[in-house]
Amino acid sequence: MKRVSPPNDLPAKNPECSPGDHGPSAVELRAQIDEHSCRLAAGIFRALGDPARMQLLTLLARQELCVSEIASALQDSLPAVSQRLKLLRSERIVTQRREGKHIYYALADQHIAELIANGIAHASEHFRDRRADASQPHAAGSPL
Amino acid sequence: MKRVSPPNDLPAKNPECSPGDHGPSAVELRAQIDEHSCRLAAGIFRALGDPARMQLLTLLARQELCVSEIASALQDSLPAVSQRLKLLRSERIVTQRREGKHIYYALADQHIAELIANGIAHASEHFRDRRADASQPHAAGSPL
DNA sequence: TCATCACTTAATAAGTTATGCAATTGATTT
DNA sequence: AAATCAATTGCATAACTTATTAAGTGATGA
Repeated sequence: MKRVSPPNDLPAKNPECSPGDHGPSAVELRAQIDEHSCRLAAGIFRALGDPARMQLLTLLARQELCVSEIASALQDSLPAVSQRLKLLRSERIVTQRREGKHIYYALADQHIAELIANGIAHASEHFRDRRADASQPHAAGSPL
Repeated sequence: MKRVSPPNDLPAKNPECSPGDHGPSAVELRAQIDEHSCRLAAGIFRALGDPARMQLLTLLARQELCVSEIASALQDSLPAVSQRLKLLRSERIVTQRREGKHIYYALADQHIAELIANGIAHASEHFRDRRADASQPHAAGSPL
Protein backbone atom coordinates (compact mmCIF):
# COMPACT_ATOMS: atom_id res chain seq x y z
CA MET A 1 0.00 0.00 0.00
CA LYS A 2 1.31 3.41 -0.69
CA ARG A 3 0.67 5.55 2.33
CA VAL A 4 2.10 8.81 1.00
CA SER A 5 2.76 10.73 4.17
CA PRO A 6 2.11 14.41 4.09
CA PRO A 7 4.98 16.59 5.41
CA ASN A 8 3.54 16.94 8.86
CA ASP A 9 1.27 14.02 9.42
CA LEU A 10 -2.04 14.61 11.06
CA PRO A 11 -2.84 11.45 12.98
CA ALA A 12 -6.35 12.02 14.15
CA LYS A 13 -7.38 15.04 12.21
CA ASN A 14 -10.48 16.36 13.78
CA PRO A 15 -13.06 17.46 11.25
CA GLU A 16 -15.91 16.56 13.51
CA CYS A 17 -17.65 17.78 16.58
CA SER A 18 -15.43 19.77 18.89
CA PRO A 19 -14.20 17.80 21.87
CA GLY A 20 -16.54 17.84 24.78
CA ASP A 21 -19.47 19.40 23.03
CA HIS A 22 -21.32 16.15 23.35
CA GLY A 23 -20.57 12.75 24.82
CA PRO A 24 -17.41 11.43 26.45
CA SER A 25 -14.01 12.56 25.25
CA ALA A 26 -11.81 10.48 23.00
CA VAL A 27 -9.31 10.15 25.80
CA GLU A 28 -11.93 8.78 28.15
CA LEU A 29 -13.08 6.33 25.50
CA ARG A 30 -9.60 5.21 24.58
CA ALA A 31 -8.97 4.22 28.15
CA GLN A 32 -11.74 1.70 27.90
CA ILE A 33 -10.37 -0.51 25.16
CA ASP A 34 -7.90 -3.29 25.68
CA GLU A 35 -6.20 -3.62 22.34
CA HIS A 36 -4.50 -6.87 23.17
CA SER A 37 -7.63 -8.66 24.30
CA CYS A 38 -9.43 -7.39 21.24
CA ARG A 39 -6.79 -8.80 18.97
CA LEU A 40 -6.89 -12.22 20.64
CA ALA A 41 -10.68 -12.32 20.71
CA ALA A 42 -10.83 -11.27 17.07
CA GLY A 43 -8.49 -14.12 16.19
CA ILE A 44 -10.84 -16.60 17.79
CA PHE A 45 -13.92 -15.07 16.21
CA ARG A 46 -12.31 -15.01 12.78
CA ALA A 47 -11.55 -18.70 13.11
CA LEU A 48 -15.22 -19.30 13.94
CA GLY A 49 -16.30 -17.08 11.09
CA ASP A 50 -16.59 -19.61 8.31
CA PRO A 51 -19.56 -21.89 7.63
CA ALA A 52 -17.44 -24.96 6.95
CA ARG A 53 -15.50 -24.49 10.16
CA MET A 54 -18.70 -23.89 12.12
CA GLN A 55 -20.20 -27.11 10.81
CA LEU A 56 -17.07 -28.92 11.83
CA LEU A 57 -17.24 -27.40 15.28
CA THR A 58 -20.88 -28.26 15.83
CA LEU A 59 -19.88 -31.86 15.19
CA LEU A 60 -17.07 -31.64 17.71
CA ALA A 61 -19.38 -29.95 20.18
CA ARG A 62 -21.14 -33.28 20.55
CA GLN A 63 -18.28 -35.71 20.43
CA GLU A 64 -14.63 -36.22 19.85
CA LEU A 65 -14.00 -37.34 16.27
CA CYS A 66 -11.08 -38.31 14.06
CA VAL A 67 -10.28 -36.49 10.85
CA SER A 68 -11.71 -39.14 8.55
CA GLU A 69 -14.98 -39.20 10.43
CA ILE A 70 -15.26 -35.46 10.08
CA ALA A 71 -14.37 -35.52 6.38
CA SER A 72 -16.90 -38.22 5.78
CA ALA A 73 -19.62 -36.45 7.74
CA LEU A 74 -19.04 -33.18 5.96
CA GLN A 75 -18.52 -34.90 2.61
CA ASP A 76 -15.29 -33.10 2.08
CA SER A 77 -11.70 -34.03 1.30
CA LEU A 78 -9.22 -35.03 3.96
CA PRO A 79 -6.79 -32.19 3.16
CA ALA A 80 -9.55 -29.61 3.30
CA VAL A 81 -10.68 -30.80 6.73
CA SER A 82 -7.12 -31.05 7.92
CA GLN A 83 -6.44 -27.44 6.91
CA ARG A 84 -9.47 -26.24 8.81
CA LEU A 85 -8.43 -28.17 11.88
CA LYS A 86 -4.96 -26.72 11.65
CA LEU A 87 -6.37 -23.21 11.64
CA LEU A 88 -8.66 -24.00 14.58
CA ARG A 89 -5.74 -25.52 16.44
CA SER A 90 -3.66 -22.41 15.87
CA GLU A 91 -6.32 -20.42 17.72
CA ARG A 92 -6.52 -23.05 20.45
CA ILE A 93 -10.12 -23.79 19.60
CA VAL A 94 -9.65 -27.52 19.21
CA THR A 95 -7.22 -30.01 20.68
CA GLN A 96 -5.55 -33.00 19.13
CA ARG A 97 -4.98 -36.45 20.54
CA ARG A 98 -3.32 -39.26 18.65
CA GLU A 99 -4.47 -42.81 19.09
CA GLY A 100 -2.74 -45.26 16.79
CA LYS A 101 -3.43 -44.30 13.22
CA HIS A 102 -6.14 -41.89 14.16
CA ILE A 103 -5.97 -38.36 15.43
CA TYR A 104 -8.95 -37.34 17.47
CA TYR A 105 -10.07 -33.76 17.75
CA ALA A 106 -12.23 -32.13 20.38
CA LEU A 107 -13.19 -28.63 21.43
CA ALA A 108 -10.47 -27.12 23.56
CA ASP A 109 -12.63 -26.18 26.53
CA GLN A 110 -16.03 -25.40 27.87
CA HIS A 111 -15.64 -21.70 27.19
CA ILE A 112 -15.27 -22.33 23.48
CA ALA A 113 -18.22 -24.71 23.52
CA GLU A 114 -20.37 -21.98 25.02
CA LEU A 115 -19.18 -19.40 22.54
CA ILE A 116 -20.22 -21.68 19.70
CA ALA A 117 -23.53 -22.56 21.31
CA ASN A 118 -24.32 -18.90 21.83
CA GLY A 119 -23.46 -18.03 18.27
CA ILE A 120 -25.72 -20.73 16.93
CA ALA A 121 -28.46 -19.77 19.35
CA HIS A 122 -28.29 -16.16 18.29
CA ALA A 123 -28.33 -17.12 14.63
CA SER A 124 -31.33 -19.40 15.11
CA GLU A 125 -33.15 -16.67 16.95
CA HIS A 126 -32.76 -14.33 14.02
CA PHE A 127 -33.54 -17.13 11.63
CA ARG A 128 -37.16 -16.06 11.17
CA ASP A 129 -36.58 -12.52 9.95
CA ARG A 130 -33.23 -13.01 8.24
CA ARG A 131 -32.55 -12.32 4.59
CA ALA A 132 -34.73 -14.11 2.08
CA ASP A 133 -32.57 -17.04 1.12
CA ALA A 134 -35.11 -19.70 0.69
CA SER A 135 -33.32 -22.56 -1.04
CA GLN A 136 -32.61 -24.68 1.94
CA PRO A 137 -32.77 -28.47 2.21
CA HIS A 138 -33.52 -28.26 5.87
CA ALA A 139 -32.85 -30.94 8.42
CA ALA A 140 -35.64 -31.07 10.92
CA GLY A 141 -35.14 -31.08 14.65
CA SER A 142 -33.31 -28.93 17.16
CA PRO A 143 -31.90 -25.56 16.17
CA LEU A 144 -28.42 -26.97 16.22
CA MET B 1 -5.52 -50.91 20.58
CA LYS B 2 -8.86 -49.73 21.57
CA ARG B 3 -9.91 -46.25 22.38
CA VAL B 4 -8.44 -45.82 25.82
CA SER B 5 -10.94 -43.35 27.16
CA PRO B 6 -13.91 -42.53 25.04
CA PRO B 7 -14.63 -38.93 25.91
CA ASN B 8 -18.33 -39.30 25.61
CA ASP B 9 -20.60 -42.23 25.83
CA LEU B 10 -19.48 -43.32 22.43
CA PRO B 11 -19.93 -46.96 21.68
CA ALA B 12 -16.52 -48.57 21.76
CA LYS B 13 -16.01 -49.90 18.31
CA ASN B 14 -13.62 -51.44 15.91
CA PRO B 15 -10.71 -49.01 15.50
CA GLU B 16 -10.27 -49.66 11.80
CA CYS B 17 -11.33 -46.84 9.63
CA SER B 18 -13.25 -47.97 6.63
CA PRO B 19 -16.02 -45.58 5.85
CA GLY B 20 -18.46 -45.75 8.68
CA ASP B 21 -17.21 -48.83 10.42
CA HIS B 22 -16.26 -47.12 13.66
CA GLY B 23 -17.83 -44.36 15.61
CA PRO B 24 -21.05 -42.79 14.46
CA SER B 25 -21.78 -43.09 10.78
CA ALA B 26 -21.47 -40.17 8.44
CA VAL B 27 -25.20 -40.21 8.04
CA GLU B 28 -25.75 -40.02 11.78
CA LEU B 29 -23.29 -37.16 12.06
CA ARG B 30 -24.70 -35.26 9.13
CA ALA B 31 -28.09 -35.29 10.75
CA GLN B 32 -26.62 -33.29 13.61
CA ILE B 33 -25.56 -30.22 11.70
CA ASP B 34 -27.84 -27.41 10.76
CA GLU B 35 -26.19 -25.88 7.76
CA HIS B 36 -28.31 -22.79 7.80
CA SER B 37 -27.63 -21.90 11.42
CA CYS B 38 -23.96 -22.53 10.88
CA ARG B 39 -23.92 -20.13 7.99
CA LEU B 40 -25.67 -17.41 9.95
CA ALA B 41 -23.52 -17.90 13.02
CA ALA B 42 -20.40 -17.87 10.89
CA GLY B 43 -21.50 -14.58 9.39
CA ILE B 44 -21.75 -13.03 12.83
CA PHE B 45 -18.44 -14.48 13.97
CA ARG B 46 -16.68 -13.31 10.84
CA ALA B 47 -17.94 -9.80 11.47
CA LEU B 48 -16.50 -10.01 15.00
CA GLY B 49 -13.27 -11.45 13.67
CA ASP B 50 -11.28 -8.29 13.13
CA PRO B 51 -9.31 -6.39 15.79
CA ALA B 52 -10.48 -2.96 14.63
CA ARG B 53 -14.11 -4.03 14.68
CA MET B 54 -13.70 -5.65 18.08
CA GLN B 55 -12.25 -2.44 19.49
CA LEU B 56 -15.16 -0.55 18.06
CA LEU B 57 -17.59 -3.00 19.60
CA THR B 58 -16.00 -2.88 23.04
CA LEU B 59 -16.63 0.85 22.94
CA LEU B 60 -20.25 0.34 21.98
CA ALA B 61 -20.60 -2.32 24.65
CA ARG B 62 -20.36 0.47 27.20
CA GLN B 63 -22.33 3.25 25.58
CA GLU B 64 -24.09 4.43 22.53
CA LEU B 65 -21.79 6.62 20.42
CA CYS B 66 -21.88 8.60 17.20
CA VAL B 67 -19.51 7.94 14.33
CA SER B 68 -17.21 10.87 15.00
CA GLU B 69 -16.80 9.92 18.62
CA ILE B 70 -15.83 6.41 17.58
CA ALA B 71 -13.41 7.63 14.92
CA SER B 72 -11.82 10.00 17.36
CA ALA B 73 -11.53 7.37 20.08
CA LEU B 74 -9.97 4.85 17.72
CA GLN B 75 -7.86 7.50 15.99
CA ASP B 76 -9.07 6.38 12.63
CA SER B 77 -10.70 8.04 9.65
CA LEU B 78 -14.40 8.61 9.38
CA PRO B 79 -14.78 6.51 6.22
CA ALA B 80 -12.90 3.62 7.76
CA VAL B 81 -15.15 3.62 10.81
CA SER B 82 -18.22 4.04 8.68
CA GLN B 83 -17.30 1.04 6.56
CA ARG B 84 -16.86 -1.10 9.65
CA LEU B 85 -20.19 0.01 11.01
CA LYS B 86 -21.83 -0.80 7.72
CA LEU B 87 -20.48 -4.32 7.84
CA LEU B 88 -21.56 -4.76 11.46
CA ARG B 89 -24.98 -3.41 10.56
CA SER B 90 -25.31 -5.89 7.72
CA GLU B 91 -24.92 -8.69 10.26
CA ARG B 92 -27.37 -7.01 12.63
CA ILE B 93 -24.67 -6.60 15.25
CA VAL B 94 -25.22 -2.88 15.71
CA THR B 95 -28.17 -0.56 15.26
CA GLN B 96 -28.34 2.96 13.94
CA ARG B 97 -30.29 5.93 15.24
CA ARG B 98 -30.20 9.39 13.73
CA GLU B 99 -30.39 12.45 15.94
CA GLY B 100 -29.98 15.69 14.04
CA LYS B 101 -26.61 15.69 12.34
CA HIS B 102 -25.37 12.76 14.33
CA ILE B 103 -25.93 9.07 13.84
CA TYR B 104 -25.67 7.05 17.00
CA TYR B 105 -24.72 3.41 17.04
CA ALA B 106 -25.29 0.78 19.69
CA LEU B 107 -25.05 -2.96 20.05
CA ALA B 108 -28.12 -4.63 18.59
CA ASP B 109 -29.05 -6.68 21.65
CA GLN B 110 -27.96 -8.30 24.86
CA HIS B 111 -27.12 -11.55 23.12
CA ILE B 112 -24.48 -9.84 21.03
CA ALA B 113 -23.13 -8.03 24.06
CA GLU B 114 -22.64 -11.36 25.82
CA LEU B 115 -21.00 -12.91 22.80
CA ILE B 116 -18.47 -10.10 22.74
CA ALA B 117 -17.92 -10.19 26.48
CA ASN B 118 -17.34 -13.94 26.38
CA GLY B 119 -14.90 -13.67 23.52
CA ILE B 120 -12.88 -11.04 25.35
CA ALA B 121 -13.05 -13.03 28.57
CA HIS B 122 -11.80 -16.15 26.86
CA ALA B 123 -9.00 -14.22 25.18
CA SER B 124 -7.91 -12.62 28.44
CA GLU B 125 -7.96 -15.99 30.13
CA HIS B 126 -5.58 -17.46 27.60
CA PHE B 127 -3.46 -14.37 27.79
CA ARG B 128 -2.57 -15.16 31.41
CA ASP B 129 -1.27 -18.66 30.77
CA ARG B 130 0.00 -18.72 27.26
CA ARG B 131 2.18 -21.78 27.27
CA ALA B 132 1.77 -24.80 25.04
CA ASP B 133 -1.07 -26.35 26.92
CA ALA B 134 -1.06 -30.08 27.48
CA SER B 135 -4.11 -32.27 27.29
CA GLN B 136 -6.87 -30.78 29.32
CA PRO B 137 -9.44 -33.55 29.20
CA HIS B 138 -12.56 -32.29 27.56
CA ALA B 139 -15.53 -33.08 29.73
CA ALA B 140 -17.93 -32.69 26.82
CA GLY B 141 -21.15 -32.34 28.70
CA SER B 142 -22.80 -31.25 25.52
CA PRO B 143 -24.15 -27.74 25.95
CA LEU B 144 -25.33 -27.81 22.37
C1' DT C 1 -30.86 29.42 -1.33
C1' DC C 2 -25.99 28.27 -0.20
C1' DA C 3 -22.57 26.66 3.03
C1' DT C 4 -21.28 23.49 6.24
C1' DC C 5 -21.27 19.50 9.11
C1' DA C 6 -21.74 14.50 9.83
C1' DC C 7 -21.68 10.66 7.55
C1' DT C 8 -21.89 7.34 3.56
C1' DT C 9 -20.64 5.35 -0.77
C1' DA C 10 -17.56 4.40 -4.86
C1' DA C 11 -13.44 3.06 -7.00
C1' DT C 12 -9.42 0.64 -7.06
C1' DA C 13 -5.13 -0.85 -5.39
C1' DA C 14 -2.90 -3.87 -2.02
C1' DG C 15 -2.93 -7.60 0.88
C1' DT C 16 -4.93 -11.84 2.72
C1' DT C 17 -7.17 -16.24 2.60
C1' DA C 18 -9.25 -20.33 0.51
C1' DT C 19 -8.98 -24.35 -2.63
C1' DG C 20 -7.30 -28.51 -4.98
C1' DC C 21 -3.80 -31.56 -6.19
C1' DA C 22 0.52 -33.81 -5.48
C1' DA C 23 3.95 -35.06 -2.46
C1' DT C 24 5.21 -36.20 2.36
C1' DT C 25 5.25 -37.73 7.06
C1' DG C 26 4.08 -40.97 10.85
C1' DA C 27 2.10 -45.14 12.62
C1' DT C 28 0.79 -49.78 12.03
C1' DT C 29 0.55 -54.26 9.86
C1' DT C 30 2.55 -58.05 7.21
C1' DA D 1 11.67 -53.96 5.34
C1' DA D 2 7.84 -52.94 2.45
C1' DA D 3 3.08 -51.89 2.13
C1' DT D 4 -0.72 -49.45 3.68
C1' DC D 5 -3.55 -46.23 5.98
C1' DA D 6 -4.38 -41.66 8.33
C1' DA D 7 -3.29 -37.17 8.27
C1' DT D 8 -0.45 -33.14 7.08
C1' DT D 9 2.15 -30.01 4.13
C1' DG D 10 3.52 -27.24 -0.10
C1' DC D 11 2.43 -24.76 -3.80
C1' DA D 12 -0.05 -22.40 -7.50
C1' DT D 13 -4.20 -20.10 -8.66
C1' DA D 14 -8.63 -18.06 -7.63
C1' DA D 15 -11.54 -15.48 -4.47
C1' DC D 16 -12.22 -12.49 -0.99
C1' DT D 17 -11.04 -8.29 2.41
C1' DT D 18 -9.35 -4.06 3.65
C1' DA D 19 -7.53 0.67 3.09
C1' DT D 20 -7.59 5.06 1.01
C1' DT D 21 -8.99 8.98 -1.60
C1' DA D 22 -12.50 11.38 -3.60
C1' DA D 23 -17.11 12.27 -4.48
C1' DG D 24 -21.95 12.15 -2.92
C1' DT D 25 -26.13 12.46 0.72
C1' DG D 26 -28.92 14.42 4.00
C1' DA D 27 -29.73 17.57 7.87
C1' DT D 28 -29.08 22.15 9.85
C1' DG D 29 -28.61 26.94 9.92
C1' DA D 30 -27.19 31.56 8.03
